[in-house]
Amino acid sequence: MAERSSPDYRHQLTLRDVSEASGVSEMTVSRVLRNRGEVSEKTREKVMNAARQLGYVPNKIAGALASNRVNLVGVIIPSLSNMVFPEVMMGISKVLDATPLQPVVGVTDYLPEKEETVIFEMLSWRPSGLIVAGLEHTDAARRMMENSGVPIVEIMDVDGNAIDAAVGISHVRAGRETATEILKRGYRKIGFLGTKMPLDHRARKRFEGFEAVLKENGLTLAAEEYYSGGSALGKGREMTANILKAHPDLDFLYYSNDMIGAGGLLYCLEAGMDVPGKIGLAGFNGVDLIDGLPRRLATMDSCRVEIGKAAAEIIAAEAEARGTSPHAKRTEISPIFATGDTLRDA
Amino acid sequence: MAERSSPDYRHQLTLRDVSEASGVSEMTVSRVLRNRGEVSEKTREKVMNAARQLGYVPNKIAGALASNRVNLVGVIIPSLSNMVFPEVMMGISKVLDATPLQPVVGVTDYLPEKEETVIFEMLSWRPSGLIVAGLEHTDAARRMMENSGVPIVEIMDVDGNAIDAAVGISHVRAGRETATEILKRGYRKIGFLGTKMPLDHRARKRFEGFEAVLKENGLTLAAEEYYSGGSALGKGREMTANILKAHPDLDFLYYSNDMIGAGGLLYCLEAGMDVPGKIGLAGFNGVDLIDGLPRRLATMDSCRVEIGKAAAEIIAAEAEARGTSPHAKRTEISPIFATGDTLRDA
DNA sequence: ATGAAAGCGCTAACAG
DNA sequence: CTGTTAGCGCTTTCAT
Repeated sequence: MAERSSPDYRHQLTLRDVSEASGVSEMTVSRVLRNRGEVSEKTREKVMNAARQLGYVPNKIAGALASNRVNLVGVIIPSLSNMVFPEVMMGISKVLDATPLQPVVGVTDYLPEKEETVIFEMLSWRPSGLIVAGLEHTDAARRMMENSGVPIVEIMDVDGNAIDAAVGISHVRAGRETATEILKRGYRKIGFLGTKMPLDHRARKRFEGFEAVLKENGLTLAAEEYYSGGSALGKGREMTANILKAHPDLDFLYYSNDMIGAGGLLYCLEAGMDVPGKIGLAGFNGVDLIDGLPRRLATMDSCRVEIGKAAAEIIAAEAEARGTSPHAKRTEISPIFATGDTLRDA
Repeated sequence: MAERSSPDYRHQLTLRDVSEASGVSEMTVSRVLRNRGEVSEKTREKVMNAARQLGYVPNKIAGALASNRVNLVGVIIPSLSNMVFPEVMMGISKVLDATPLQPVVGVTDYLPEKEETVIFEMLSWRPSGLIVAGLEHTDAARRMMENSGVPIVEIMDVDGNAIDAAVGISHVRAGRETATEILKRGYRKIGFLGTKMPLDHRARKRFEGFEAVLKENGLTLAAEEYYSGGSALGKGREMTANILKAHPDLDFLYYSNDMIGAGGLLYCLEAGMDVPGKIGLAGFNGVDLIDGLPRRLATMDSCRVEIGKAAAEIIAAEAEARGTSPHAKRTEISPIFATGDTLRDA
């Protein structure tokens, strides 16, 4: 025989306790606490009072097992360190706040193996949905998600094949459009400054789109500079100093994100350079920060909050409908190129 | 009789399936999959193969209910919008990554009522611990946490009474020390610039500590300016312009956070003001950003990552020991005042 | 409107 | 080293 040792040091309050305290069956107590089914006002009050009195907190683990309903949404992102993903989270939170769903965050550090582990962990909670950054995963991770029966929304990127639904911008197009704007304004000796991140597929796609347009116009990048770690603003400053020392003839600097771009902008202004006359600058992301700089950096908004919201809406609708109505498979959001003050007129 | 309608559209893979596929009992399969107990190498392999073959993902809901062990840690923070809390999360993640624990985030928007709801939701998952920002909660929330039997770590602040454990800095002291440094350097006409947030208790405590030192030295604040919403950098710029217009004789500006301080610094430099000669500046938080500014803003590090780590370590140790060994009740971290380049010599 | 019974998928405890 | 049994606390289903 198997008898449970209920740990004496802590007796967890159960529905049964509320039932006994109120003189109402467990079932009815459950109904009251979940606002489900018809219950007389009198009973409802007896139950509510007893529950409050005891300080009863329902056990969602048991509830989830019995009902096969888990109000958690897994959110799997590469990093928390650069405000991009926290902003996605804000969009997700805003939408989920109006539902019974709760986000659970997992961080992958841009490591495919870690992503696989995190996805496995998440799926083992049978969540109401999974929101995963990016379209690139290990084969095993892909398979797990495909077979999970859980709605999967891949976010940030739409350049590739989604498992279920994708919400994001096209980074290839973002890179292309930025290059187009730059060339249109007559800049020709272009330098690229970015992060040393072979696994940041979105940065890579922007770069590819950017380079493709240069190539189509008979140009190539005149210089490249990469960094890793440290204060992005400080690194932007440093890298800009380096690249301009090595290539004083550059007339444009394209930064893979606004933070390093902001550092570069501050550097150029302090050095007394003519921005955007002699040298133009552009970044990527459209962070809030650029509104406070001496000049507004040209950039392309990555629509982070919007993406988070759209992804959460798909999951929320799916959770509501329980698979009875189909959802959008591909939501491409079109970011607007913001000229700012660091590009000369066309 | 009560028969379950297992939803036909999706048959969830269970231990039983792995058991049948491998010809090993459910119990032994469970042992293999959890790496628990002695299992022969031959059996282990049979099980692993079957599990992998089927693509079995364990159901943690059921596991948690049976074992009374939930590897989730609730993290309850006011906001994700200013990099402070994401950095706390990074500290937490870093520590929990080495354990089986997973963080679950809840955001309160600085609203006590919402905090109460989020705490209730979290506790209903019977997590291995709760990390909550701040020491101020509604009575109901406090009671819930006290009676939960779950280790509770209140973070960011140590000025007050903790429910269980507190990890943070003293904001009163931070305010006091900043004021002391400023006065020591001869600044006397001091303005304060902050957020309009009556519920941000930590900002309030810094303000109180700061003002107390002024008072002890026979001074009062010469001016105050508050904002809400928008780009912090831009707002810092704007507020600084305003306060200096209204009070041109100010010789010091104390900002409630580094972002608005950075905006103010950029403004002062562009206006050609003598920083730190004629006017000194200081912020709070010690964000990474200030390393990339033209001048480094004086500030006090709020030790966010460190706090996250320490809090997570308490929970991790507690989860390991299951209440058999006591944990630290109060961990005060002492931030260092960083002089930067915006304070003149004493 | 309320209650009784069965069992969600897993693991603790015990028995071999 | 492996298997059997009895639940974990709740909700579904059916009966009243």
